[in-house]
Amino acid sequence: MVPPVSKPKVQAQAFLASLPLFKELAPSELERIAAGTAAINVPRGEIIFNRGDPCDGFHFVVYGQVKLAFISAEGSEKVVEIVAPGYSFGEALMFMEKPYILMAQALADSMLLHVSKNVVFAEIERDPKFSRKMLAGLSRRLHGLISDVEAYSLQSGTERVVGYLLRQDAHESGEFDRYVVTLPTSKAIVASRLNVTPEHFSRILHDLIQARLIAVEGREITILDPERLKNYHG
Amino acid sequence: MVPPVSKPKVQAQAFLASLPLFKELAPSELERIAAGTAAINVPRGEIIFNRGDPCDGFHFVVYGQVKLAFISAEGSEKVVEIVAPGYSFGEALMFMEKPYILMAQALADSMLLHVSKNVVFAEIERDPKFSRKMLAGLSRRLHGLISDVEAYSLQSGTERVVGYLLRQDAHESGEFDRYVVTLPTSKAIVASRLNVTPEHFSRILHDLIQARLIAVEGREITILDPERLKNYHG
DNA sequence: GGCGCTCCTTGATGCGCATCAAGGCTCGCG
DNA sequence: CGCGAGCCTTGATGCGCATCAAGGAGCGCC
Repeated sequence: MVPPVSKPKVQAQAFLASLPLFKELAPSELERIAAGTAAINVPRGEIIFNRGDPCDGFHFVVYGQVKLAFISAEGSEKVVEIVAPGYSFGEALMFMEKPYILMAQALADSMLLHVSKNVVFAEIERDPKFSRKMLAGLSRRLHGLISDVEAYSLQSGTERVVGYLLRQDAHESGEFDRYVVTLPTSKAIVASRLNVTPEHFSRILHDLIQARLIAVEGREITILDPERLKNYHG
Repeated sequence: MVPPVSKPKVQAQAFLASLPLFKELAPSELERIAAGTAAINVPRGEIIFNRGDPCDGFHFVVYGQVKLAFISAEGSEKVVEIVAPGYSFGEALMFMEKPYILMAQALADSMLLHVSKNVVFAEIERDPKFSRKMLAGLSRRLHGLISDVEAYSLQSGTERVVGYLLRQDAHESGEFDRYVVTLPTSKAIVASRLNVTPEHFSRILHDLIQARLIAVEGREITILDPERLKNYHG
């Protein structure tokens, strides 16, 4: 749970400087931030924190991949988010006096930066622009979560899968006419993220293939007919 | 959508001063905030904003009650939150350049305060403590939403209802031994908030009554056996 | 008082999706 | 090459919950 190692300070600082959140900071401030951050190397499968662990900062993914999930009383697990390089997680809890309610686990060998609470709070004290960015970040997160709630409560499994595919498609290439989506991780985990069982996910893809809307090859999904796909409802 | 009237400025300012968010502000600052806020009177049933409307501030409920919901393509509706007096809504969107994704509707004749974006941003510029409170507020919201996602994805309808009843119970009286919960609004709306149909909600309550765990009389629900209720799983 | 309104309940039916249980497929490793 | 471990698919079955369709039950209003 606590950083095992922290190697090249300089590299970390360079990475921080490249993040939208820390852009435009004076070198001296950046240095203070860097002083409060630690690089953490996490092997695939390792738990970064568990529900109930205390929180004293937030994490950035430099490379690798992290999943956020909660685990039910009966042991089943629900993936809330799959965090890609360049993204952060765990900010929200920093501002509350509460322990984590989710667990975070590395899906691949990863390098994270852990920025401690203190330096964040200090920076808020000092720079309103930084506050604005923090607020914008949390807002974005909130927005995404509301969309998830919407998707869970009034879309079918198929609609969620379709929505996900189209979203990924749009992100990957600024344009809408690149038709290959690569799943970020195993189908089972993507399925959980979309709140369906692996079995059901498999069947949904099967149906989409039958309908000649997509083609699947491993984690590569080719979208054959985006227009019809958008209007497909099962 | 835009405030019809704004009457007693003084009263509004007094109310603002009583809110955690604005507590500890200097009178001069409070005045600036007050200058950017408008009182809005909304009759029961009126829509405060719709999905797609632009957002230029956030709202406080002085008295009355507001529901936040989204509406599916087919017209069905899902209640995300029931906002009680003293609480606010719509902050998150202020910090993003996006229109509302939810609609807000008054469930009772209500009085709201609308605090405009500008004064909030100005205050962030000026007072880091204010930023901290804003951040804490958003974090709390985020936390709640994650709990909702958890409840939707790995609890049954019955478990959600039970959880809701126990939560209300705890809130209403600082202690755990006051056993009457009053639903804040109609059963149908509470049901939607809990992501079940009114019919299903009714049946769940019926079962809980059968099991001698609760008694229901209109919107008054008496919890007969909190301990057993907590461990009831359908 | 009776009429219509809103809100809630109850019953019958069926769909969406989970669950359980076997297989395939692929890839690494002895 | 063969064997096992992950990962994914496919099939059979059934449960949770929505949906559709009628009633009550309280309540204001003519």
